[in-house]
Order: sequence, then structure tokens, then C-alpha cells
Amino acid sequence: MPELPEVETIRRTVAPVIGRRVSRVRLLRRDVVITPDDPFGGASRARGGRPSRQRRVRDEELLAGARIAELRRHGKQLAVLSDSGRVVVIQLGMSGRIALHDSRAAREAHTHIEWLLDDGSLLRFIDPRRFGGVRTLERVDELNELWTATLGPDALGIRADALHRALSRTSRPIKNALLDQRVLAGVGNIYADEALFASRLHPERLANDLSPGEVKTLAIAIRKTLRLAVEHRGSTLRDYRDASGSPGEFASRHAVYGRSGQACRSCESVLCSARVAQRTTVWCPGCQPHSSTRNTHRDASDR
DNA sequence: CCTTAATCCTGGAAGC
DNA sequence: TGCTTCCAGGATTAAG
Repeated sequence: MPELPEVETIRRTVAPVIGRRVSRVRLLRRDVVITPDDPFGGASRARGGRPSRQRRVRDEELLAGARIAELRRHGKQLAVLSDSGRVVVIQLGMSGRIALHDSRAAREAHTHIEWLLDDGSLLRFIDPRRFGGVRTLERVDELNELWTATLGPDALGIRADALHRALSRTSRPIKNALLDQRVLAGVGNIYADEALFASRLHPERLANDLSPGEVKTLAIAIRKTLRLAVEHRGSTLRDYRDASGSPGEFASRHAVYGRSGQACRSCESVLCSARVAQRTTVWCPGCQPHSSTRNTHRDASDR
């Protein structure tokens, strides 16, 4: 669920763990650990993979005994680097959360991993739907390999030329391309719709059909939308919370996401919605015309 | 290449 | 009130 702004907000609010030593780890659900045998985690479990056959996970792999040195984010993934060289990469999926408690707070449902730190604080990975998971790496260079092999450039700093390079290679609708983490890392359903609105681009325009000027506008809109969302500590729709338990404030500023059937704040047209890239997609028919031919597609049935 | 459907799982909201 | 159905911020694979 969390997209880049939410993960970045979590990274910032979890920063007090830097410099702390992990005195104890509790793995309450072994199958949230994504192993090389099960490289795709939740999705491969979806094919009927057997969690019971997961190999044993040693506490050291989850940083037991190590000192936390750095928190790094790329796209929607958060990496916890330790002075032992070991790394834990956290992917939150749809419903994943990180909680940092300063005392021994009660364990809530769906807590899968707990790290007890040497100052008495408690870091928890909580994920009701379990679409998320963690990977354990032995060395930092494996992190660089993982991220360069599976993720495109980070969306928060995306430049027009890099975006143009990535988009020119695919003829999918722009919305599909933006959701593909190998094209651009960090954008999900909310911020894809928001950035497309800010760029005045129809979500079904083809990625490799955008002019250089349109791509430049889009790159600027992505950076600006994400930066603004980070400033507002992310969007909370239902259960997103940062590591200290606070909701994000950005949802009230959404221009299109979640506003199907309501008036566009810019031109007062009624916002449209339809399935694009298998996701509910909202746009303004006035501000985001589908330049080619006429408007073929519309589905203003909201609610 | 690209699209669609299906899958993992829980819980909140809406419908009847 | 209670039961059922739909929907959700993600990511992946198989099949067409």
C-alpha cells in the first residue's frame, strides 16, 4: 500500500534506530522472509508455494547482535544496513507497516517480526495481508545488485532524460508504465493518477508516444507531487501510519485520486474513472484530453 | 512485447 | 442487526 512518500516518511520516523544494537530478534512468521528459494515472496506463495518448507532463518540474518548503521530507501523498498555488512530489505506491500515503540507496547495483531534494541525500543514489522516481506542480504553490494536489477530510477529524483529513456522503450499506456517498478521506482496507484493530472496527460496515452516536452512536464510533476506528499507525511486512506503511529496529511489534497464523480478543482468537469492497468484510475476529462482522435472511453459511473 | 486473470490475505464499507 | 459482496495503497506468474 505505501508508495514512495509513505516509505520515505517511515524512513525518517524510524531514524532513531540508527546507532542502536539489535539485542534480540523475534521472527513470529517465518514465511514473511523472502528466501532465494522463494525469490518473489508473496507472489510466489500465491502460486501455491509451501511456506512450511521455508528454510530456517538465523537471527543473525535478521541483524541480531549487529549495530544499525543506515536506513536507505529506493522506490518503495526500505533497507536497514548494519555494521556487520548484513542488510534487511523491507517491502511493505499493500498493508505493511513499521512501528517504532519507545517502550514495551502491546503487540498488535499481524506483527511478524520484532527487533528489540539496546535502548529498550522495539521495532516491529506488521502486515495483515502479508503481501509484503523482508529479504536478508549478507553484504551491501547485494543490495546494489538487487536494486539495479529489479528497480528503475528512484522517482523522487527522476530527471526528464532518464524518464524519456525508460518510456521510449515501451508502448503501454503511460499509467501502466508508471506503475512498473522496473521503469520507475516508487510510484503507485495514487501518485500515478496525481502526477498524470498535474501533467494534464490522459492515463491511456501511450508511453512512447509522448513528446519530449510532455515527458519533461511529467518528470517535473512526479518530483513535485512526491516531494509535496513527503512534506505532508504521506497519504493516509485507511491504515497507513508512520513509524511513530501518525497518519499522513496528504490525502485531503488529492486532486483526482478517490474523487471520481466529483468536480475537478481546476475546470469543474466531473472526474471520470475506469480500470487502467487493472487499477481504478481517475482523471479529468477536461484537463487531461486523450489527444489522439476522440474520447473513446468514458465511464462516469462513480460511487 | 503487451494484456488479462488469478493469486497471496485481511478487514472495512456498502448492499440487501 | 447480520450476512454477503465488493473493494483496497502491490507484485508476480501463466496463459493468450
